[in-house]
Amino acid sequence: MQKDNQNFFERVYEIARQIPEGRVTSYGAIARALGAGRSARMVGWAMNAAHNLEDVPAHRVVNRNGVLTGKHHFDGTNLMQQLLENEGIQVVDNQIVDFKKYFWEPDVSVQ
DNA sequence: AAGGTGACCGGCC
DNA sequence: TGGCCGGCCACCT
Repeated sequence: MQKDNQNFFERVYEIARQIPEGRVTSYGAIARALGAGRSARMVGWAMNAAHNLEDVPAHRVVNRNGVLTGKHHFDGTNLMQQLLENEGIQVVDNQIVDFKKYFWEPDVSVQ
């Protein structure tokens, strides 16, 4: 039995790694996949630690509005946008174009 | 040990 | 139409 707290981060990373290339998801979606539902904030916190890991594409995780809320946390100012554009996702004014089209829902069955 | 914070979300006024 | 508030739970000082 590992500690749940560490398991929580692990799960966030696990789902984040499951994000396909050229797709994006929201903190709330991940939170729901974890069963937390309204603890989307924790996902953000996990992402804060996740940004230190290369295995976790935090740049593919945005808020419900499809806005790059955490772009400021990246190494550069527009690094997050650059990464998304590199994936083929159009980003205008820190907002993803056709967000719902690129939106990818975490597969709860794959936990 | 306790308090404050936070890359959010949803509802309400 | 926009802004404000509460809720949620774990991490940090």
